[in-house]
Amino acid sequence: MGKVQRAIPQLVIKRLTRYLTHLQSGVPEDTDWISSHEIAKTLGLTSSTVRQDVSHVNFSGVSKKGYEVRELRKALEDVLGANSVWRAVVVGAGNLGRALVLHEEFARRGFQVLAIFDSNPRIAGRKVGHLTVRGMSDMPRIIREEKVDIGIIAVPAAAAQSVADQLVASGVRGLLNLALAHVVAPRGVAVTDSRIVTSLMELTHAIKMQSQK
Amino acid sequence: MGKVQRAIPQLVIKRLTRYLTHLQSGVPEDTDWISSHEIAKTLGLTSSTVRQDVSHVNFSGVSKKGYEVRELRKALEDVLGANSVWRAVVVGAGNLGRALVLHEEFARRGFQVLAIFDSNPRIAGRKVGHLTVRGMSDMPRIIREEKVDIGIIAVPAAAAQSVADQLVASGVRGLLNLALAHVVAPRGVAVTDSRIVTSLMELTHAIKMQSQK
DNA sequence: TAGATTGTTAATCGATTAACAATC
DNA sequence: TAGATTGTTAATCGATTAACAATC
Repeated sequence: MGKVQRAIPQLVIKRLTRYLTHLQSGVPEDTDWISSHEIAKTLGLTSSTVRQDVSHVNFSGVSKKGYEVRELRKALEDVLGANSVWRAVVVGAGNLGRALVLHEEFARRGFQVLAIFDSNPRIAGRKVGHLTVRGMSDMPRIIREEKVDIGIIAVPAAAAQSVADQLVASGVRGLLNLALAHVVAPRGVAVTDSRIVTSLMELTHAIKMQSQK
Repeated sequence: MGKVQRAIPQLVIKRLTRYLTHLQSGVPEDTDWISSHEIAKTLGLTSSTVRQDVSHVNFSGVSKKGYEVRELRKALEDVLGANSVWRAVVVGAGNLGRALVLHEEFARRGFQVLAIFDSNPRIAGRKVGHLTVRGMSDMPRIIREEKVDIGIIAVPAAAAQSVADQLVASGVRGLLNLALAHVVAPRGVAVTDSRIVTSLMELTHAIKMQSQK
């Protein structure tokens, strides 16, 4: 395991993920060096912001040359946990939940989906890819046995908190909440929200603004 | 259409969407009034922040009573465009794209998915719900004829910018980018990013932080 | 060496919080 | 009326940007 990290502001973390995906797939394979100015230009930031952000990472650039791409990528992967394999389960076998199980990008980025659960007994037993949908009562055992880190909540808003509580009680260390509801977890369990409908509402506001001009 | 809105900071917009979904499904049907303190408590904010945020909206509360739930909800729906119907298409008929077409939450929130496109000719022609996957060459005509507002990008990172360009050229007013790539659009076209893998990386960083203690 | 780029300090800008007068 | 809550101003806090010495 790497050295102890200081707390990094959430806004910086969000940008670091962008730097990482840019280095992973946005620059030519044979690019050895990249400057803060180049990163800033492509991502629409200032070079100052990029340098400040990178200073949070256990990594140093080189005067006159910039950052070594491979090294910066490794340092970012380390900070973000992108070089580890993470063990996840999905709760909710609706269209979204099933898509996540089948999503190739997850496996490619080190997120293994080990099980999918649904409270509806008529859905339990169905196949999703190579997984079989399990009932909720199997959750505590499977999470324990499979040493699951992350619970992904893909259920209707009304059920989200109850599912979160069950996941936490079963021992997950983090929750990804895709439901349109605020979810609370005890200290020690991280929660991140990710909701496509919310993003769409941000977008429609922006569209309304544009068309006023 | 409502009156002209001042620009509202992006962070405020994000919280306004949370207030709205809370009012829509997080409070009992028969709740008539709600205070800034109550909203703040459930969403983990300060009441000051809530009042500041609400002041951006064309709406006033009442001393001693708080905000009238129905009225505040209407005002928020107006600002966020959640009371209009938005016409969208999905590009990319992989697992994620197909799930979005089938996702009930979209229709319920006023987002109509009118078509789905894929560049792979072996996929074009397949059925996804009641839609048939179209080839990319049909896109300009369909977007024009169907008066599509929003293009949803659900393709691999390498194709994202090219898809964005085609959507913009066809006349959409906003892009929701689900691809792991930075996408640029001309002024006048709004872009919002929403990436589950990015959220997962934020989460894994948080988990790593927690376990250091 | 000269020029370019980092890392960091200080300045600016914006967002959040505290405080309180206005008000029903 | 008394008490509670808004709306708003001012203070604080944090994030971004500018500037520049250090450096290879």
